[in-house]
Amino acid sequence: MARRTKAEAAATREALLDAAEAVFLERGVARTSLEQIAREAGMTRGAVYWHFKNKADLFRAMLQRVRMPFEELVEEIGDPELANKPLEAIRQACQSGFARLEQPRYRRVHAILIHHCETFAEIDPLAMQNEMAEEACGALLGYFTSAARMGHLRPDLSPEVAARLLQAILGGLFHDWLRNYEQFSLRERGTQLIEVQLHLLRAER
Amino acid sequence: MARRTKAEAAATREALLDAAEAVFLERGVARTSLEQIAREAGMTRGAVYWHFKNKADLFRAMLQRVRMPFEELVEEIGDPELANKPLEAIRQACQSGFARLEQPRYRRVHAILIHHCETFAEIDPLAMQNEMAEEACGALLGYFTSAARMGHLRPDLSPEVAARLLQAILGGLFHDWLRNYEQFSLRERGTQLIEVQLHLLRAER
DNA sequence: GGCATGACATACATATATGAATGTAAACGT
DNA sequence: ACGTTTACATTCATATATGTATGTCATGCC
Repeated sequence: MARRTKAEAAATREALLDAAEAVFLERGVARTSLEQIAREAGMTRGAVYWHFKNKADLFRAMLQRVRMPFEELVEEIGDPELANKPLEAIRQACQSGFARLEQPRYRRVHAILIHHCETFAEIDPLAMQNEMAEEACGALLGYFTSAARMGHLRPDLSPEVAARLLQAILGGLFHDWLRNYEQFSLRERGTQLIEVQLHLLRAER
Repeated sequence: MARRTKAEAAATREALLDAAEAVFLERGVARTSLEQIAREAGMTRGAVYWHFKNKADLFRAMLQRVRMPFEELVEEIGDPELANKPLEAIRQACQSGFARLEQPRYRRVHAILIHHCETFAEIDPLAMQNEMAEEACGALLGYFTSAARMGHLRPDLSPEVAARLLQAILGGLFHDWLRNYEQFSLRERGTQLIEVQLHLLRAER
């Protein structure tokens, strides 16, 4: 049809990204054409190519709506007491992460990135997953190291092993939940598992 | 060229499956054409369509070379003493699993299934992953239940939570390792993590 | 109020994969 | 020894996605 106002154009851009999320999640990234995305949004491919350079560019824009660095989760809590309670900091950061991932947009995009997207164009989802894993493991290692210094960690455990264990648990839990999020509540099961594991890792006094 | 003997034909079939493994792993399933697979094996698409109905059929055949039911791992060990040492049974089963996954063929195919393959045709890798996860979790739950009955499990832990924790650890570890298997040895890190975790879960006496 | 530009829709040209059809020479049964 | 079938290679027809080029009309600015 005809030209839209600036606000309307921004809205169609968002609509295209919403549509991409929906179709990518349903059919996988590789099998969805830009036309399918456009039609889902009530547009044509012309709109897609106007707002985005190509599929990879659209994909990146979709990801950028849900950036979630791990440290940010802890800063968000902002409790100054947490500096000397590293295990509690971990617990609360995980809680925040669960809550955020349960928001539909975060859940959808992460499910796409992890389960519905192969490498294509210059997009490498495995490299992104590696980055996220490295970052998470590094942060956990930091907390467990100070926990060990403060004597909060079981003395027969190294911070490295504790961090790897917890990171593996988180990763496994995420993958399982993102595969079929209806089967259980991430917040409930995640909270339970993290609490138990932290209890097991804690020094008894 | 010309017709091959039965043995040669079987060999080309295997060569095609080998080629599929290599190219799928390198480029992802969606981006690889049957021609690329054929060329990698030194054949043409004619050979592929002779041995397999289509891409999905080829893919299934590739999977069938690495079937690995979880219970089988325990039976393979075949130690009758393990009936009354369920935690030890878990440990050894995990060990066997690690060793098997480190075989190149198992590693490649599982990496493809988990990280390099979206849903396509009638192939649903997520459903397969779900099956495997369910099976593993069920088996673990059985062992932990008998461990609890025998008093080998910490009394403040339910078998369900113990099983879920261990399954999450295994899942997270597999995903991490399959993403980049050069970075660490599955057998080494896996053995370490499982041993530590089982130690944490064990009842102290 | 005229005009350039923005925000798309439409049309086209190209590339690539698939599946089927056909060709072929050697192996195998008889 | 001969015809049939096997194990492919080659060719062709079709479908589908992509990127670009062009058309169109209203909006926003001067």
